[in-house]
Amino acid sequence: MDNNFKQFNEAADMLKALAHPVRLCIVKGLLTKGRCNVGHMQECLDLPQSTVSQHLQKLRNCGIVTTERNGLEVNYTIADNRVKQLIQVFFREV
Amino acid sequence: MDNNFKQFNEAADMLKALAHPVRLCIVKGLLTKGRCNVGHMQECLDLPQSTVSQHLQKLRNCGIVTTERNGLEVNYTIADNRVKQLIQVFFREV
DNA sequence: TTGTTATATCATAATATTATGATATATGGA
DNA sequence: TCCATATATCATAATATTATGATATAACAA
Repeated sequence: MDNNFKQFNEAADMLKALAHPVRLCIVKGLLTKGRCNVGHMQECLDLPQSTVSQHLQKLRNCGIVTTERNGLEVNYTIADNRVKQLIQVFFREV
Repeated sequence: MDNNFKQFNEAADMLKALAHPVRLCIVKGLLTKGRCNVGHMQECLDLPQSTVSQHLQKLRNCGIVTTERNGLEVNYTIADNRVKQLIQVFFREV
């Protein structure tokens, strides 16, 4: 295990970031729609703004999503193509 | 989100069960070797017996692995074929 | 500059996960 | 039956995750 320890840790970090129903919903939405701003996600999820923002922070921190600012809004998109492969295991339509 | 809430939760539960380096190592080993008993895993991982056993419990609880007793030993195998698809995203050789 | 909107970060309480020694259970042999 | 071995479960301390109100920041318009 020592040898591949780093690889196992990196994979676990990505799985951990995806292993929450709210974050899965966000990620699946981004795969389906291509991009989304925070306010729209917040509306869909019906959660406090800080809750959504902190979930997005986790997705950003491990490189799952990336952002692009457009005036006041920030748009999120999927940044790692492994994500699609993972989500497809559960949701074929993605 | 309400509509697919159950689906998101189920997927998150499986991802959560895999989202730990020790459990990933166990699961990858099982995919590669087909089956393994607890004592051998314990040796490979160099962890206390109860630690290994509790990780195995998590994998059992969400249906990722199944067991078959052979005398004193218990052999584990992968029981859900989505697991292979997920692990392959990180480890091509599986 | 002041106000407004969208988003991010901070602080923190509640909850879940992790690790591990101690104990329990199951199997088979003497 | 008694003992040894393999595995599972319990108890619990340490750590991490989650949720959310409060506060901060960034962009833009008046």
